[in-house]
This record gives sequence, structure tokens and C-alpha cells, in this order.
Amino acid sequence: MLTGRIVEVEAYLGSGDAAAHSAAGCTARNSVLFGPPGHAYVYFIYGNHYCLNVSCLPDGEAGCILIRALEPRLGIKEMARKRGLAEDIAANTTGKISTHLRALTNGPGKLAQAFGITRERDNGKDMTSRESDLFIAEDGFAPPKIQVTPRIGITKSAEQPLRYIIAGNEFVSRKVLTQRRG
DNA sequence: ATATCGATTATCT
DNA sequence: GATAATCGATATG
Repeated sequence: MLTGRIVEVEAYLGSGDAAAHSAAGCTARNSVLFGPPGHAYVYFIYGNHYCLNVSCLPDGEAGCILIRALEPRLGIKEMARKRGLAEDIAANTTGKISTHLRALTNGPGKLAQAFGITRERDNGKDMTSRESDLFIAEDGFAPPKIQVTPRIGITKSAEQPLRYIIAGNEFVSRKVLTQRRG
């Protein structure tokens, strides 16, 4: 089993959000977004990568959360293998977080590859049930602080503060502008 | 450290 | 035919 803690997400709104895939209405690609909440919307982008979203709003309303980064928990070696990285490097018994460990799941395309998520296999899966082979569950961790920033990598509606990260977490896809150096 | 750039294809106009 | 919610490599200060 592979598990990771969600540390970074972005919201794509059901209406009035030009950056959302649902902005132009329901198509074959995005139909999951218009279905019931809690289901996987997986799309293929830039001819290379898959990205995982979860539908959120009630049946009939499009809207979703893009999962942008995870803190790897269980199955680190398997994730490294799927990512094409050396397995032993990821086995960090030292407690220090290596760049290789970070590289497993600190981006939407990376985490999809680490988990072997594809549109063909996973689009439409119910992510609310532990019976599903792809699901979200509560792990009891209470984030110290949630930070909100603009979304990343989009050209439309780029100013809206709809990206949510666990403040200070080492596995977010980009370091936030913090005052380093004194 | 930050910036720019090429890869590669499903999807929509 | 153009576009895209990315990544990894390369270049530059």
C-alpha cells in the first residue's frame, strides 16, 4: 500500500473560474466534475503528466480540488521505483529529509507518477470509500497552520488565492517566499 | 539562487 | 492548429 499526507491543494471553482477545466461546460474529459462529489478527476497534461483532482460540489455542480503535493508515508521504495529514482536513497533512517525524498511527490505530476495514477485506470473512482483502491482518509494529523497563496502554473484567474499549503512543510511543490537570510 | 526552455499528446476550437 | 492546473535539464549571476 502506498500512502501520503496531503500537504498542498488548489481549489477550482464550479462557476466564475476561468482557470477551471469545467469553465466551458461538461465535456467527455471533465464529466466527472459534474457528477457527485468525492470522485477522482484525472487529466493528462503537456503530453507527459497526469494530475489528480477530487470532485467537490454537489451532483450537477462542477468544482474540484487539485492535489498538488504529498508527504510520502508508506511505500516509499515503491514510489521511488515508479518515479524512476534510486530506491535506497529514499530510505531515510537519518531523519533528515533528502532532496530525493522530496522529489517523490512534491508536485501534481510527480505524485501521480509515484502512485501510478493514470486517467485510464483511476478517473471516476470513488475516493470516499476505504473499499476503493484510491481514497482519502483522515490520519489524525492537525496542521499547525494553513497558508493561502495564488495558484501555480495557470494563466487565467491567476490572482485568486486558492492554493492551500501546510505552512513550513518540506514537501510543498514550491518554497513560499519566506525571509531567509537575515 | 532564479530564469528559460523543450518535450509530447489528449482535448477542444 | 492551438493549447495546457508540468517536469527536468540547462544556463546564468
